[in-house]
Amino acid sequence: MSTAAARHQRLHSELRERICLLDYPPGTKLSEEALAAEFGTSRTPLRRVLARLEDEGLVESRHGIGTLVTDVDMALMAQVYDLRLHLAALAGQLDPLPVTPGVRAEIRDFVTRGEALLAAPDPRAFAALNSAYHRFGLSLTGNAPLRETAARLYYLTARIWLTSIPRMNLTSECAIFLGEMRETETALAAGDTAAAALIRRAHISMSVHRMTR
Amino acid sequence: MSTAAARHQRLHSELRERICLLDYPPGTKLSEEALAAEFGTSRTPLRRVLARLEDEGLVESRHGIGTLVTDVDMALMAQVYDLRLHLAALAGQLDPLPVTPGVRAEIRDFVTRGEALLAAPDPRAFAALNSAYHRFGLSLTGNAPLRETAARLYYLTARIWLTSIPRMNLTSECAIFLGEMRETETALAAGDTAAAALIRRAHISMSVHRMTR
DNA sequence: ACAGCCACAGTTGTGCACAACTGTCTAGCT
DNA sequence: AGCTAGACAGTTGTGCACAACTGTGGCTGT
Repeated sequence: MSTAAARHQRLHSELRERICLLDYPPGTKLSEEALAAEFGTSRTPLRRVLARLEDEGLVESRHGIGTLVTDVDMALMAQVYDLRLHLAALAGQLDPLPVTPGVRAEIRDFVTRGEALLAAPDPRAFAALNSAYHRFGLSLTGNAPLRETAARLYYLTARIWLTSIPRMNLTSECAIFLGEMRETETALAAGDTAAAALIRRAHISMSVHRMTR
Repeated sequence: MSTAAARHQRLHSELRERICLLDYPPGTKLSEEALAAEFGTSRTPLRRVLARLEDEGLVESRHGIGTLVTDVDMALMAQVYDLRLHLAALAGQLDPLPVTPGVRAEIRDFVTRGEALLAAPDPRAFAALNSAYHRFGLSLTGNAPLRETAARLYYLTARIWLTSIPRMNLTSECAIFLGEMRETETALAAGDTAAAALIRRAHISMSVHRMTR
């Protein structure tokens, strides 16, 4: 049963990932016709996906020109980061979910994947793991609007890291990331989701500090 | 010069207002064809507006059924209010804008309109003034993502007050509202936007408390 | 040589016809 | 009478053709 809504979600996630992983760098012209052909539909359903991406600030459609991937406005992104910091901390205060054995298994798995990443550093793999880890952090709160809002803002800033990493030390970043996950594992082992959220907030803050230096 | 984007904004605002003022109560079936005829377009541009409203959680389109105004889920709304409380306080911390003479004139005007409302209490006029006052409160921060996020969440909960007012004391609510605006005027006269934001947060909290009693 | 204009290719936006889907009502059978 | 199947009206979803718009490149007149 492949409903229209399901396909919409699929295409939206796919295009969003391509944009955030810089498969479509800022300024790329997305052809409605080409994408429609690739996904085996007509322009109509695809246009709805692009409209949503435009509402989310990831693309911009101009009549007669094309649909362009937005460029990363650092002044705006600084504001988004400011907001994300507070939302990250809120994830531990608003409706914190109990730490189940399943959650503990998840964070253990993340630590394992982080160790693998540190053994073989790779920007794209880092970005992918970071994205998954972000979703995991959000899963610790039962507040649905907070989850959606934080996710929306995350995808706005997701591209910055990949553009900054050439000027940074990749191995060092992987080690720091692994350290954050280990700290979080400790916090969650004690059932302290609020502490886990504060760890996340601290690391987002420090990450911004390293990127903008 | 009436571009497509401008019309999209116009129709979006118009329909959102009709939903939030309960001109379209929850469960109302919005006919794409009828609305398209009313606004003098075809279904195509109108469908994009409805799609955006659906992404914002105000309507829900079902194939073969219709596009229905969502009902107000109190469990979800409680979560939205939790989040809104913190965002209201953040408006005074993140990029607080200087209190210009223009701002002082605005809040003075709001107090005047509040006095007029108290003299002739009316639910719809209250809701309209509250909406305008909410936008004013957001204008005190320079953080654009915070403004957009708070606005989005506001419109999600805007309908609750109108549905609760029959069980409340309208005149009392008007008096409390006027009191909040006067307090805010004092805070802004002192140039203290952070205090203004905290006043707003406190009143949102107390308002929720009165509604859910 | 240069400036201005026009035709054109390429893109998004719009309108319309039809497909897909859902709930209801009715006719017919048991 | 009750039940089932099928036609039907009404709605959203899709595909396609065309309108509207933009930038470019060449052509022409001076």
